Amino acid sequence: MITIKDIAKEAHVSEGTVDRVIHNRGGVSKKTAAKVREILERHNFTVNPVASALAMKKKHQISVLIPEYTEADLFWKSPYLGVLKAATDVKSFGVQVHSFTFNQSDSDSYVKAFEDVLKTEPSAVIMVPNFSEETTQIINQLESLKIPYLFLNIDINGYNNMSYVGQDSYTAGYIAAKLLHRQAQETSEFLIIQSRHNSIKNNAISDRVEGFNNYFIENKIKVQPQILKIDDIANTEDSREIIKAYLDNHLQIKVVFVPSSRIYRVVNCIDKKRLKQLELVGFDNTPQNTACLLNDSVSFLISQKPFDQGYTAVRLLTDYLIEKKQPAEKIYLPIDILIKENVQYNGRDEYISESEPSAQYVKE
Amino acid sequence: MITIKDIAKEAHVSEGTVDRVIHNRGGVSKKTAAKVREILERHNFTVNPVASALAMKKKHQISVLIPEYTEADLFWKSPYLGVLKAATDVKSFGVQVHSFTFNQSDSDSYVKAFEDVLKTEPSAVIMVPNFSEETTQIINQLESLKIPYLFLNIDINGYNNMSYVGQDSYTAGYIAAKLLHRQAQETSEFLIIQSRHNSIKNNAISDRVEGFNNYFIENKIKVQPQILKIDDIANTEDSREIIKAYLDNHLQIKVVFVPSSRIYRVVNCIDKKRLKQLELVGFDNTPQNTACLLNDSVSFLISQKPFDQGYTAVRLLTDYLIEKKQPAEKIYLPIDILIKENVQYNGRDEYISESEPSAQYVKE
DNA sequence: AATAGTTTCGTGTGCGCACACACAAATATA
DNA sequence: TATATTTGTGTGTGCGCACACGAAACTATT
Repeated sequence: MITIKDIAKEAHVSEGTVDRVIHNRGGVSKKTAAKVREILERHNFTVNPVASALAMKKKHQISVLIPEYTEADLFWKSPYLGVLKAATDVKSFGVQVHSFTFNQSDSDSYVKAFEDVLKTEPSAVIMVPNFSEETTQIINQLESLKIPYLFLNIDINGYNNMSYVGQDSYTAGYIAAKLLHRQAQETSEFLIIQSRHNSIKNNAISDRVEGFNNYFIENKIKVQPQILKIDDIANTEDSREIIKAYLDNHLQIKVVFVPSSRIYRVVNCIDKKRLKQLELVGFDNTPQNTACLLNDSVSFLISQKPFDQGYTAVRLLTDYLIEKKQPAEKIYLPIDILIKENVQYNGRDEYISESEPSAQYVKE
Repeated sequence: MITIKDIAKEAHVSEGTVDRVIHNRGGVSKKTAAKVREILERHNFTVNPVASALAMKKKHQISVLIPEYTEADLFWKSPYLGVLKAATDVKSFGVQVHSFTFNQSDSDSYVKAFEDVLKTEPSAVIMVPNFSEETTQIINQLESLKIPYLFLNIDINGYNNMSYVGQDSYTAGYIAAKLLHRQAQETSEFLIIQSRHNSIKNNAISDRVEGFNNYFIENKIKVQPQILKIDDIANTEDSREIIKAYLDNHLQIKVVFVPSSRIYRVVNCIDKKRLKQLELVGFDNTPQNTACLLNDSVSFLISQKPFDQGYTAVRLLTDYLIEKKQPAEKIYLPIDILIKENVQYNGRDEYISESEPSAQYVKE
């Protein structure tokens, strides 16, 4: 392994000079800089990140702005755990990670959490954008402070975010349609159940629905999916009534698509008897949703690898901060198709306890 | 971040003593050892792997024994690239990785490659077991030299391998059956096409077939999959004849399962016209197989994440060598269900050029 | 009690790099 | 020409740890 010392010797300069060239610190004459650069390139030199991390005086700070999770909606726990795991992995590289959470139905908490983010004086920020107006404000601040920022899970356009880490939601919805269509009878009708609960415009969900609908259009299939919007899916009694009434009036509906992570709530609203005659597809392997797969009430789940999203985002920014590696503009994680049989091998890492985030992929 | 120096200060001993306790180097009185250990545990101390790697005098050597790949059978390129990627990632931790390949139909090359492995004086070995007799010999040598070894991709029993990294092949086959059955007509018959080409007993393939068959038995489905064994699937003309004859004689066969990565060869042996009436499922997203997905000749591929297998194995052993982390006995990677629409997001990292193994998950 | 042998422990050095500081050379200013 | 100012370059220190060396403290032997 070639070191700075080796380069210095070959160029007949001191290690300090080589260091200046490598980091463009300036104060080196053009002639010697060129000479050193030539030797660096010829040997394909890269700094030893281990030694670099150890010697680095200035510690880096990555701050994360992410929705909070609750027992009823565990989805956001996964990205959080991914961030946490990455944080322990990069700690010894001199990178600190701090997370701040907000309530997705309270824009004030969003702004407040962001203020806390700023207090950490971050070198870079990972954020899940919510509330368009507030987001614009937040990003204006980040840009004037020249803090690079990365969007996680939700992709929005018109900003100079350094990258996006998440899923191609359109294709995910398209795949859901394909899986359902292939299993359905000729005469089946399709229903999309959407929750109006969180009034925030969520691009991911609308993109999924668009992909879902476009599957039938593109493939010239004479199916017109119907949409049932429910105000508060968390209210089981009301929702049960609404869904029952709808299904009673549309007996040809054999297929239900829930473009959010709340499919377990929909399942809770449908009689067991009727469930057996339906094919359901939803998103995300939260514990509740996974349970629905295992008891055969849901046919497929599409996972967006939320744990990996958090993990990848932190690692990406770390590489950027330490090695100046520019990440790709869009980083689309795999679209996982989960069924009863393979769910156990997927995301074993996602819902482990926070105290031992290292035990992944392990089968008991 | 707490350091050895901090511990030493608190225990009123020198850093050297703490170091001895941490690494069980001996030469510490029971009393002081206990005192230091108590403080270590109370602070939940772990060595800084970065500093540790930098200071480590003795470099570790991981050697890999893996089948070679050819243009016609690119499968083994993926684990190789995974190993390669991991190698660059762990290089600065003082871990060297060397790969040695062998021809899967030539047991001599297996033994010879292993001799080369031994010459590197490895601290640990990753191997894909082949040829039962020779494997026993090899493992005897490893055990007498007390070199820990890990099985990759192919799981065999009766050895003291430190771990297995790969897929649950039985379940993978079971899933293949389920996917096919759900799409098939009531009257369809199922055909398994197996290649006898490589005469070596491959547990993975027989496990897949077992899982495939058991799906129908467990679920009491009156389907008896038929098996067609082909001597040399690489011989397209002969195979074409054989398959055509078989399908002509069994017109109810609508579903074909190929429990290996050679499904593209089977596709090449079937008329386009007939292909449209068949549902095919195979394994592994090699470029040729992926092409079959994209042109609709294959419905599903099941991926065993070969790149990740190689990568994971190296990282696992690195953690063991550096931090003494004992890996789990079996590490089952996810069983990926791939279709035309999601294959592009899967394993983008697998078939990239060897020169830039860092560009993963990237969408152009 | 003196010596040799053994156990227990502290000190020093270097891994490869980042960065502060000192100092020399080149140039500008008086 | 002498002095101030600006480049350009070398040296030294420490990040946290692994490990060699040697010095105490202690035990065994005569």
